[in-house]
Amino acid sequence: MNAELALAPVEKMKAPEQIAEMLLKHILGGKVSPGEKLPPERIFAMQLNVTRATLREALKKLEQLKLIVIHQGKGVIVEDFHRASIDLIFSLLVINGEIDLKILENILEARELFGTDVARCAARRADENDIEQMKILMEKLIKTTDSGKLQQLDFEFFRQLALASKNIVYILLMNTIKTIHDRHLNLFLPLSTSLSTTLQQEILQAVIDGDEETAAQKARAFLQTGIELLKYLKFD
Amino acid sequence: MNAELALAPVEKMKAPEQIAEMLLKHILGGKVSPGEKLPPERIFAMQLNVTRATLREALKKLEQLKLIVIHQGKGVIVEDFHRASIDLIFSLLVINGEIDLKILENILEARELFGTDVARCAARRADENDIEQMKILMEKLIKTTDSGKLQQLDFEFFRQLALASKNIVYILLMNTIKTIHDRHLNLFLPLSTSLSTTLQQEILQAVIDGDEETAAQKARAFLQTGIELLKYLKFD
DNA sequence: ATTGGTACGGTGGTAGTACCAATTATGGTG
DNA sequence: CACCATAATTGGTACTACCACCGTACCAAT
Repeated sequence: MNAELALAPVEKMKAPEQIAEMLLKHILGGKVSPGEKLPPERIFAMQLNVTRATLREALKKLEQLKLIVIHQGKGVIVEDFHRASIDLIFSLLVINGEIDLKILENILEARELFGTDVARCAARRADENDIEQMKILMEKLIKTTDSGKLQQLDFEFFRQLALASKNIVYILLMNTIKTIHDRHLNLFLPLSTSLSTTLQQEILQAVIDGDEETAAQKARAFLQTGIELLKYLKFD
Repeated sequence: MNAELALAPVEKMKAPEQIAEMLLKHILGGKVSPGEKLPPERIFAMQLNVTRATLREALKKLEQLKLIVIHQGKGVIVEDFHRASIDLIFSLLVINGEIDLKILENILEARELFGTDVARCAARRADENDIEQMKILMEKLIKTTDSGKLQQLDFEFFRQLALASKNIVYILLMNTIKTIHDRHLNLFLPLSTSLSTTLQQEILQAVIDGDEETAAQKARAFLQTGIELLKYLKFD
């Protein structure tokens, strides 16, 4: 019986995705400055050895990230990434396969702020169904030993917390954070494994009691352990 | 001398954009449920009377919003919008040209949380250049009387505050909030016009002094006025 | 000299068709 | 029934052609 090889998810990057990523690095690397224009689609497509349609799909992606603006008759103009969409954070976090610790620190700071208020709002607004769902997750959480699965459930718990907060902004932002976690599980694995579920249980209890401040405090405590972890990484 | 006609900026919606918007309403309206498949590209394109390439550009947009997933050989599957990107908030806020007050309330809640911490972090980390820029903006802010221009500057001030916070997540999230403001200036205009720049000045001073709590408090005070405004709207 | 029209070149926007590649469904074979 | 080869379905990409918009330069009228 082979141990399951945790191989690369093997998501073959389709052409538009590759192009988008390449362009992203190009722009974020400062090879082109805001205000400058990219080559005309026809020429650029030829250089990249793809069709215009393919190139355009890639450009559309960058356009939605607000990294470029495309104007008929004018061309493709590069924007300042400081004015881009929050979704750009994924690309900023990773440079040439390496995590940018400064960015990670920023993310964790924001996560702490959010997570804390999410818990507070959840304690304020959670209904029976929310609590029911969280209890179910807690059951599973306690019984689980597998590190990866545990982390997965752990996140689902916070996701349910966000749902209970009844604020769609928080819910959607939680997705962003989850995506970061999913892409860099390794960064957060040590955290999940080294912790018991005590804090989560306390959060849940606070939510049930409608005790906003306790919920917030416990959530902060949990989230701060991630920041502690970062400090260790810095000395590696 | 004619008064300047404030005509519509005349933004023509390109085909992919129209399609994306239409699909968005279709999905958010519950016409298709998560897990269901959209028609095959060829057929769908024919129905919409566009080329596959055009349709695909629209689909790519929804894919990046994480509203759908596209798999070769499988098809286009609709996802739960609760798992989508935060950028979906723009579409959620407006339903058939009408603002969803519940969503607006959510946004303002998140904005208050953020803005407060942004001010706090700015007070902690602002450098000479940040303060210099903010002072320049404040100069202009005081001298400006035009309502629209004032609102614009007002936002630039907060943008600079975000830059001073030195947290790229906050900076990018500020862009999201700014986009919301830009698209619905009317909602926030009454606010700008009815307020003096006193609070902003106090925020700036607190940042200069490095007084985190005062900065946070003043920022919260400013942002809460937006929430007050909302309450009035509800009774219209 | 100023204003407005016109033509041209560059560039994105869209259409049409054909073929490649991954997935799924089908149906035959043991 | 289980299994595997094959076909059908569906997205991925290529090539080509033409339309629409923008900017500029030049011309025409005032």
